[in-house]
Amino acid sequence: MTGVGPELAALAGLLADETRAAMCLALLDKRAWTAGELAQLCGVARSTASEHISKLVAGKLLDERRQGRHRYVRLADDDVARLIETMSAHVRPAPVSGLRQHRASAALARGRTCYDHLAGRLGVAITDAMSARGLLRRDTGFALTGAGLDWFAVLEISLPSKEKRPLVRSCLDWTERRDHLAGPAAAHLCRAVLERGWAVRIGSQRAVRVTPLGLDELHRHLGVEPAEL
Amino acid sequence: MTGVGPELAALAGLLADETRAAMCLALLDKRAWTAGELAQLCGVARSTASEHISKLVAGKLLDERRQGRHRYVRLADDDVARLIETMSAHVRPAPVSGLRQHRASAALARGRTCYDHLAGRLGVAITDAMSARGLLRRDTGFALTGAGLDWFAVLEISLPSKEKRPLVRSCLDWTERRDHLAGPAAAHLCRAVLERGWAVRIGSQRAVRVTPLGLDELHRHLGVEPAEL
DNA sequence: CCGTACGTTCGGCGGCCACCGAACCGTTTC
DNA sequence: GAAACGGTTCGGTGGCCGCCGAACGTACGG
Repeated sequence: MTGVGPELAALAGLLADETRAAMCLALLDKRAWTAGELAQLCGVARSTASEHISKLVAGKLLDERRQGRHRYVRLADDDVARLIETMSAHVRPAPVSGLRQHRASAALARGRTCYDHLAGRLGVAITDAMSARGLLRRDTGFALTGAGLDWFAVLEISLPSKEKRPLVRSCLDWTERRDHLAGPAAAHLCRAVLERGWAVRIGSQRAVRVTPLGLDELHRHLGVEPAEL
Repeated sequence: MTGVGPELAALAGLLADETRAAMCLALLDKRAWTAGELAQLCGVARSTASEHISKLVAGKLLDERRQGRHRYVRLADDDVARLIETMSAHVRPAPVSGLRQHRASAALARGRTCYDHLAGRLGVAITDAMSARGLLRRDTGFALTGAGLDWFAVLEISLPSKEKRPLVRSCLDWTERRDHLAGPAAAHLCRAVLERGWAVRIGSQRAVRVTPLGLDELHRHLGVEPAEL
C-alpha cells in the first residue's frame, strides 16, 4: 500500500514470460552464460534473447559483464537465486513427456545443485540424516547444533566465522516438496562434496550424481543408506 | 528444465498485473474481502475485479467462499502469504508522495501485521531484543533457544507442540530490510500481543500501534526501549 | 584486410489482455 | 412484488509486448 503494488507487479512481470523464466532457471546453475547460449536454449532468435536479457538486467535480476564480443550474464546475487527458488517451489511441475526429457528430469530429481547448495533427493537425504543424527534442529527453528558444528570441523569443512547471515536456512525443493539445507554452511558442504569427488556434475546442467566413494562416505559420516539415493 | 519454466511464468503472470498485485497485498491482512471491496480499493470496475479474482482463484492463490450474494476471498494458505511477502521484500519501495499516503506508510513502517505475525519496526525490535536476551539464535541458523521456550511459557503463550513445521522462521521485511520473527510461534505471539492490548490495529489496514501498556510490557519482558518504537 | 561470429537496433506484425459499460442473474430489503 | 445491491458475462477497444528478419556495429582470426 505504499507503492509496493506497482513495483511488485513489475518484478513479477519480469518472470511472467516463458522465455525469461527459462533463462532465470538455467542461470540457477550459478554459471555465467552468454546471450547466444541462452537464445539457443530457449529457442528464440538472438535478437529476442538480447531484448529479454536487457530487461532482466535493467530489473536488477541479472548482472552482465561484457568481455570482447561476448555478453556474459548471471544471476545478480544470492537473493535473486533465492527468489527464483522460492517461486519455483510454489509450482506443481508439469508432467514430462518424452524419453529424453524424462531421463533428464529423473536425473535432476535424484540430485542437483540449487544455486550454491545441494537439492533433489540427495539434498533432502543429507538434511534428514543430519536431523536424525542431531546435527540439525528443526523443531524450534532451523539451525545447526553444537554437534553439527563439530561435524563440520571433523570433516575439515571450514565455515565462515565472520558471517552476519545465519549459517543455515531451509530451502523448499520443487521436486521433493521437502525442506533441505541451504545457506553458507550448505554452500561450503556442496563445494566440499564436489571437490572431494563424493559427487560429480553430469551433463551440462545442474544435475549431479553421487559416486561410489560418495555413497561410502555419506554412509559413514551421516548414516545415509545408499538405497535412499 | 522439467517444464517448470512455463509454470513459473504462469505463476508470475498472476502477480504481474498492478491490480492483481494490489489485491494480493491487501489480502496480506489475513482477512476475507468481498469482490466489491477489492474493486473499490484498486479503483477498477466491479466487472474487472471479478475477472481478476477468478484468475487468482483458478491459479490457487486465492480461496473463495460464496455466501449469499457475496463472494468472500482470501489468500489460499500460509505458503501463498509467504510467497507474496518474499517477493515484496525484493522490491525497493517507490518513494511516496502526498501527505495522506505519507502518514499511512509511516504508520505501516512503524508496526503492522505481516499475515499472521508482527512486522515493521515493531517486529524487528522484538526480534532484536529476543536475540540480545538469548531467546533466539541467529548465528548457526534461526531458532528459539531453551530460554526462548521458557520465555513463552512464562508469558503463558502456548506453542503448538505437535507441529511439523519449525516453530520459528525468518521473514525479510520490505520497509526495514531486516529479518524478523515469523512462523507458528510468531503467530501466537502476535495474537497474544493484540489480545492483551499491548498493541491495537489502527485504520482498516494492517497497521498496528503499540499501546502505553505494550510499551511497558515490552520493556519489562524484552528490554525493548520505548524510543526504538 | 576480409570473412566470420556475437550482439544490438529497428520496423513491423500478430496476439494477448486489462479495461469498461451494458445487460443479466441471484439475493436481500422494504 | 418492486427496488436495491453484489456479482458475473459478454462485446468491443486500445495498448502493450513477444517475436522475427534485416541491417548494422564490433570484436576476433587468418
